[in-house]
Amino acid sequence: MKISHLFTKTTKDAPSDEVAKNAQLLIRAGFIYKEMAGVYTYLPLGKKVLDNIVNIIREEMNAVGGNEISMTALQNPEVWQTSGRWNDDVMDVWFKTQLADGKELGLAPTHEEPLTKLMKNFIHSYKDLPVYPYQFQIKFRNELRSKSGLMRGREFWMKDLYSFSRTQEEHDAFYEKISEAYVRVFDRLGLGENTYKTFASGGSFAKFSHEFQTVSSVGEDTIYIHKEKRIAINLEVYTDDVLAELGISKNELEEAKAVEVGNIFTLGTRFSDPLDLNFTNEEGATVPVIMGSYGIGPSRLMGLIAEHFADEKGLVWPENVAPAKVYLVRIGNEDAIKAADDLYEQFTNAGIEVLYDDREERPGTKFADAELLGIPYRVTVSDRLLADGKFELTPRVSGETELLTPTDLLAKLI
RNA sequence: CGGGGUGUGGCGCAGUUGAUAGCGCGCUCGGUUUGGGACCGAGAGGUCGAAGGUUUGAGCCCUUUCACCCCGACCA
Repeated sequence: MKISHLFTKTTKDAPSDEVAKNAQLLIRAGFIYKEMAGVYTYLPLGKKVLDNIVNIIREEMNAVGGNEISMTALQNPEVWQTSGRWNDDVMDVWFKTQLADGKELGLAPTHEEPLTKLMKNFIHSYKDLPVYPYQFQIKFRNELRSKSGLMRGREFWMKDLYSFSRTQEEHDAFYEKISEAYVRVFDRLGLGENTYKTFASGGSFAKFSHEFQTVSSVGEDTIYIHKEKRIAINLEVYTDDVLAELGISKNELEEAKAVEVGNIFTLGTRFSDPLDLNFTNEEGATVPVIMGSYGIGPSRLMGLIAEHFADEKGLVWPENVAPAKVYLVRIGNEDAIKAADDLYEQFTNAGIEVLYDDREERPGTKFADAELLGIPYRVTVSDRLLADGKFELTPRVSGETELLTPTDLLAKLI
């Protein structure tokens, strides 16, 4: 994309109504726009980052047999009343609204109920199982207090996958499989090092659920990390009994603040029982489907990545999620314009995403924007360099500039 | 929802004992610049969050209200 086609602009000043670093940087760099507290619009570059995160998750979900769908945000209360979760005392984050005739509707905070009901149309026999529908959806949660920019919004993107299995054994095997998929997701997002599979409270059908917690100073959760085993224990289940059960002693653990970036949860028959999602097994008996739910928050991840990978100059996107791989800075007139245009075309033809700064701005402005936007590689084309037949390559992470011939440059980036 | 704080051009801010608003960034025009957010000159842009009140007079005082931020409680 050419910067001249990009309608967003960068600013030097951070908005005064944001304190969270992720929100300040993302707004300054023009990735997001704040509509109201906890509600953000994704602008072109932000949309690109979000899509990149979503695509990584999508690939990994498909790899474990996921079927992508897209459910409705508007919810009929009936199915929620059946499960008991329409009641505000049970689920206190509902946004409720109504039809013109006064009938109540809800905006989905999660999708267990409607999906369970939907699956009744397709699950009848053991031959129909197991299945793993999932979606990327905006969830609505009426949080008492939204905070920390994209980290806790009232409207946020979520990947929610649900497993429908025949037996507990089948469920457990998938639970393990998707747990491994989550590890791959966080690795690919650049968060693997700092992300721990964490024991958390499990509800009525399992002793534990598991959260994926990324260590961060802005975290809201407290976890106890076992570095060698690459696991952690959430404060909420940090008891002597649990430690004994896991065979871990307190002195092996380190306390840390962390952000919950994903969770996996055994639901058992919590929803299949009340909603009558049953199937006929090989013996001809009617039995309830065993379910699980598996969430990842792409928008929260975007906020966390922005927060985590940043320096005094701005954002520093990992290559896999960056809105472009290369920020092409053009300095100079005819020769530079021609050379930069050519380079832009070569990158584009090779499938490399480039933000081409074709504006009539001074070099300092372009460099500052390249850094604020956090594009992994800056390539500079200038009259001065062209005289020597060289281009300049500056990785965002190191900031160290290297002079390369066109051939070497392309070989390095393509 | 409890506590604290903040609302003034698009953004960041100043505004004294009450006298009808100013600075920086950005924007427009002209000129000079051109490898680290340039400089000079000339401009445009504000019913001071909203409503009510006190006063000869309110950005400033009082009341109500809305929004936003932070801490806490609660939560992907």
